[in-house]
Order: sequence, then C-alpha cells, then structure tokens
Amino acid sequence: MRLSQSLIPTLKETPAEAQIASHRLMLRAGMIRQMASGIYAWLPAGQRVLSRIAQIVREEQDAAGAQEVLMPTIQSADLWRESGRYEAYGKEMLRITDRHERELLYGPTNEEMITAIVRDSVKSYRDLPQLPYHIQWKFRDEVRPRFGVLRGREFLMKDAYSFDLDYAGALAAYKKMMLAYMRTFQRIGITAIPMRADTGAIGGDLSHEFHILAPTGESGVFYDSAFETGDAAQATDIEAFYERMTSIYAATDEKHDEAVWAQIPPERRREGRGIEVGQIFYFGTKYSKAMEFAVIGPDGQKIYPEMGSYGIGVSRLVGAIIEASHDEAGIIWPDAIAPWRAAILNLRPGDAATDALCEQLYAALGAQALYDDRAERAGHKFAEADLMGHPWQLIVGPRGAANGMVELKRRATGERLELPVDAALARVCG
RNA sequence: CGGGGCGUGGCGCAGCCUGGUAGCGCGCUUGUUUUGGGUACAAGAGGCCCCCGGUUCGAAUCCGGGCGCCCCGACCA
Repeated sequence: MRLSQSLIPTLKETPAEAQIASHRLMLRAGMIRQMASGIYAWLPAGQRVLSRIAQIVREEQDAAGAQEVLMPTIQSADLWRESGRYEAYGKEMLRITDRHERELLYGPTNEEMITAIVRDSVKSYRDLPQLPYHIQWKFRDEVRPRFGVLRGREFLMKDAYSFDLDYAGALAAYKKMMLAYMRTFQRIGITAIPMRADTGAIGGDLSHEFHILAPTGESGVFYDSAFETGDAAQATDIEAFYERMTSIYAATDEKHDEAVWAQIPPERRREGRGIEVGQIFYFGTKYSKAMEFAVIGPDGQKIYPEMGSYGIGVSRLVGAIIEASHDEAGIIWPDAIAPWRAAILNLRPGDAATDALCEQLYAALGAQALYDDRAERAGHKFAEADLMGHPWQLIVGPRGAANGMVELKRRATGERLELPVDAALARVCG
C-alpha cells in the first residue's frame, strides 16, 4: 500500500472520548472510527489486523478438528423461546421487529441457533461428535460501552460449539480447545493465561477464562510464573498439557484463594492485571434437553448430547494486544498480526536514487509493506510510523540511497542498523 | 440503571456567568522555504455554534423539552 493513496487518517491529537491507551492509539493510528456508542468502523489498518488475528484463530480451530460455518447475525425470537433465554436474557439483547411484526434479535451468542442446526440434521450417535465454529459479529447492548473496542456493543467473535455423546467426549473437546487457544495466543505473540472461571449466563460447571496480561486490565490476576515457560506449540500429549495448564495456579481476584497462593514459592508468585480475551465452557445437556436435541444410540435409546462452547473475542483482542504492547510513541505490533510487516519511509520523494531504492524495496515486499511516499517531512514520517507500530521501518534517505544502503529500525527495541538493501530485506523477511 | 460532565470548522479547545451576530492551536489548500524526529513564513478555504420551542429589538450565550457522546459506580466477551 502506498500511504499517499491510502485511507489511513492519523490524528496528531487525541479525540476527547478516548481514555485508555488502546482506544487512543487505534483512533490516532487511523484504525477505527466510532459510528455510534460502542460501534466502530474498521479502516484499512484496523481491518488488516482484525483479519490477521481471525486467520490465526481459524487455522488453529481447523487444526483442532473444528469445522467453520457462518451463522447469521439476525436470529428469530422463537429460537430463543425454545431455551427459555428470550425472556431471561434481559436488555442486553437487541430486539428487532420486522415489517410483519415478527420478533427478531441481533445475536449476542449462538448456542440456540447451532443447537437447532445440528439437531435438525444429526439423528444418530454415529454422527457425533460435532465441533462447528464461526467467526461473526455479535451485538450486546451494554449499558455502558467504553474503552473503544474492548467494551464495544458490536464485536467480532469466534465461537465454537461441541456436541458429544458423553461427558468423556465433551471433556476431550474441552481439552482440545484449551490447547488450540494456547496455541492461538502463542502464535499471535502474546501471553495469555487460563484461569478457572464462573460460567455466568451461559451456565455449566467447567469453565476457563483466558486473560492477556496488561497493566490496564479490568481484573486483578494472580498466577504462578510456571505459565511463563509453557510452549503450547510443542505440546504433543494433550492430556499432559491439560493437566499442566489446570494444575498451575492462576486466578482472577474474584476467585483468588490466599491459602493456595501461600503455598506457591514467593519467587514464583506473579500479580498483575488481565484482560479477558476468551472463555471456554462445558455445560452438559442444558441446551440439548431444553431444545429437545437427542440422537438415537446404539441401543435405540435417546442420547442428549453433552455440549460446550468456546469463545475468542477477535475484535477485543486487537485492543487487548495494544494495551499489552505499546509505548509513549505508539503501538508495537507483534510480527504475526501487524497490519504491515514493514513501513518504507522515503525521506526525500523526488530524489531519483531515493525513489528508485524505495520502489525496489516496495516491489520486493509487496503487500507486506506500507510505503510512505508522501511529500511530508522526515520527522512526520518517523512519528507516524512509530504511532502505527510497524515491526520494521526501512528508512531511505539520499545519503544512504547513493550507496545502496538503507537504515533498518526495529520498532520493539528501537535498534537501528545501516544495511545494504539485500541484507535489510533478509532481516525483514526472516 | 444511579451519580457527574460535555456537545462551537476535520481534531483539540476558548467564548456562555455579565445576550450585540464567532475566535485560537493543529490539520487542510496555494506559494516560498526547509530537508533525518510532527519545520518556518505568507496568503486562503472551511462553521445549520447538536435539534426543537420560548424569552428578547437581538440568543452560541438566558429558560423549557428532546437527542447524542463521555466519565465514576453497578453490569459485562
């Protein structure tokens, strides 16, 4: 992308409504614009990050054996009457009436819908297990939206639903998702810690929340430093992995147990704040029974499938990652999800050697690069590149260009190196 | 949903108390300049002062009613 032709409206000053770092930076870096309270439009820089995160989530769900589907945002009230949640859900649910006075709603979650879909086509025990997921926009009419995309009303979410014949099967699905989640967060490049959680409105008796550590997190978290050394990508034995994840101490302040905490060696105790970016639940036959979803077992008897659901807040992750990874100058994107791997800063557009070298870099990097070809001051370009958080900056000025040299800056460390073009490209691509 | 605050050019704000027909910084346009960390000078463009009603000779300003947005709390992926 050439910056001169892009729709990336950066702001020098912070809009008054933005209070926390991620909200401020997302607005200033031109990633989002608010369209109504808690509702945002995603501009190219934001959209690219959102897509990258979604793609990693998708790949890890697929790897775990889940199947991608896409359910609608609008649902029928009748569906929710089957489970009894239409009345129970309260004002958080956005209710809509169509031209025929039919009652609809903008889905806050999809347990009912996926149960109906699977129920209507799965009749035999031979058809289970099933593990569908989708990545879709949801709406919860929060009383008080805030913190930008961290607490929006409309949000992009991955949610998966497991259907198994028995508890053992459901537990296996739960463990698979736990591993998939840890792999997902590791690939994104952030530390997320699973913590035993309440099951809340969805119901059930086994649940974990996944929290990203960030100083501005909404809840206090206590955990054993053993989490810092885990490597989900290397885990081969899922049972051992699950055992390890659930035996190391980690709790939000609500569930914190001082007695257990006291038994952890002091040098391993970590306290901080966390932002919840995912939650997994096992809830048994709550929905299958309420919605009369049963398959016929080998003995001809009805079996109500054991269910679980597994969510990741994709749009929330964007904000959460920024909370965990920024400095005074701006965002610091992890490499895996940066909107562009590198920015090319042309410090002297119009200078033949400088232009030629920039074009050479841009041709080599293609869609991975954001080329700042504007007739702006160098300082302006530096400041905006730092703000937007590109992992690498390829800085090209007439001085170096005359000798085929570029300056490579690593955003995370501030390290700057003068390198020949090929060496610089190798670093960026490697 | 309780408590508080704010709505004035794209963004940040002043003006409102003490009514007299709108201003500053940034951004934008043009020119000159500058050229490695948000440059300088000059000249411009751009505003139903959130909306409706009232008071008044006259309302951004006072009064009433809406709407929108933000903050604290309760709630929450």
